[in-house]
Amino acid sequence: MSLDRETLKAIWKVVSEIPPGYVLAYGEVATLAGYPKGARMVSRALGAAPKAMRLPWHRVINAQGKIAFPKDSAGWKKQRDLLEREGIQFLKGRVDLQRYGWKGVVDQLIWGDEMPLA
DNA sequence: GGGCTGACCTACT
DNA sequence: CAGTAGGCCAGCC
Repeated sequence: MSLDRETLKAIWKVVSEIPPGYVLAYGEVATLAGYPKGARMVSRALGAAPKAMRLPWHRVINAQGKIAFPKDSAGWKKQRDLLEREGIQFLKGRVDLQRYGWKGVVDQLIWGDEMPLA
């Protein structure tokens, strides 16, 4: 499989569907786009996204709830700023996926558990 | 083709 | 919770 136009489109679509204030892990984006093992392709797809489409790339983080960039890089600070601007709080340098994870929210809605978010 | 790299992930120590 | 190891897959020598 390669990053052809269709693949990129599928990944970009998933990312663009993430509502403000929520995040999704690379692996989950890959799965929803139809590539369960394609987590690494997602990172490439994000980097290949045209700046003009204003893709919410900052809502994509790794499965550990952490930003994928080195914490001392410019990209790291920028992503964190964008996320906090949407109301996402960082605890110990990490995002609480149970609370801000988009898929997690869907699951909670389905299973109807006690969910902390409004 | 062969080998290395990476905005990754899971499992184990 | 931090580090390590193995697995994955596409891109670039």
